[in-house]
Amino acid sequence: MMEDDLSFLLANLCKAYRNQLDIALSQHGLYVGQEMILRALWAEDGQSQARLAARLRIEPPTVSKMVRRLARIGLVTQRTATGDARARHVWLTERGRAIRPAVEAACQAVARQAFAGLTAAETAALVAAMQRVYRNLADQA
Amino acid sequence: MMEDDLSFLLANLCKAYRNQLDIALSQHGLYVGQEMILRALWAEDGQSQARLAARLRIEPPTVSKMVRRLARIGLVTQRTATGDARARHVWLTERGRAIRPAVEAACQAVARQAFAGLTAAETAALVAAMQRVYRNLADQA
DNA sequence: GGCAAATAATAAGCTGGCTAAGAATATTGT
DNA sequence: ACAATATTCTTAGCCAGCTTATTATTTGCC
Repeated sequence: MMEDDLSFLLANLCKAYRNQLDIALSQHGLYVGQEMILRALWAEDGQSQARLAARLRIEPPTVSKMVRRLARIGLVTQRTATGDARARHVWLTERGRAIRPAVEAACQAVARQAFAGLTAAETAALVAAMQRVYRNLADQA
Repeated sequence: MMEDDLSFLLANLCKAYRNQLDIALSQHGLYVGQEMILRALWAEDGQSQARLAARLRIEPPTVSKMVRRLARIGLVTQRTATGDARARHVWLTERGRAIRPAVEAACQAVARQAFAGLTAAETAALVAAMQRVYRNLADQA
């Protein structure tokens, strides 16, 4: 039951975080989750979808859908790159690059709001504990 | 960027937790999330959907869908209760009650796995930090 | 060379979650 | 008593995310 409290807390915390991020991103026409694709491309433009999926730890079909939507709103384009005719690499458009500062600011604002008031020691302990819990779960799978 | 690491960690941790829970629950024919409805009903059978939504902190249309699916697989039934003809209260079926020990065991197994190896002090600190972060986000909204 | 096996992306269809809009019913105010 | 408002639920349609199955292409092996 102690652990159940933690589970409930984790779920609610995650949802609250997503909600706040969703609100912040919606002002730039994005849904929560899409910023991850953009951030990956800002770090390295022209990645294949398989590479994006691996980086973001989501499945290829999910990337496929998200990229299509980002392409529809004009933030990325898909081009089949040199060499492999199967792979459709994803490239930022001018607008996709231009939106970067606003989106990064929005993400940072939510992060700052979330972790406000924690001391350096508390933050370090939180990171350590979360990494431990993550490994407990991920190592199994 | 320190905060961004935390954000990424939080998202991945939450996803890992959901995945493990999903695997555990699928062996009983459930999807992750549905166990929350059942647990609420095990604690208090016959709640209205509005009440369930408030308790679980999800929106009424989400409850509506989930209850319909749980009804389809024969774990709950809906009846319009006394007094208010709008409200359709949700009741566990015999099977909905019978599945309880197995589902609770599955939830606890994931929780134990997740939080294994944390000392009491670490767990307490984790709870405190997560509650703080949750309030930082929820108070805003 | 040619054929089988691996890989890249997509399609179909499911879930939880959301918002907006609608249909019933209750409640409240006058 | 009746009109206006509020509440409860459902429907429609969107998103992220998933699995399974297809289609193209590439690679690897004989």
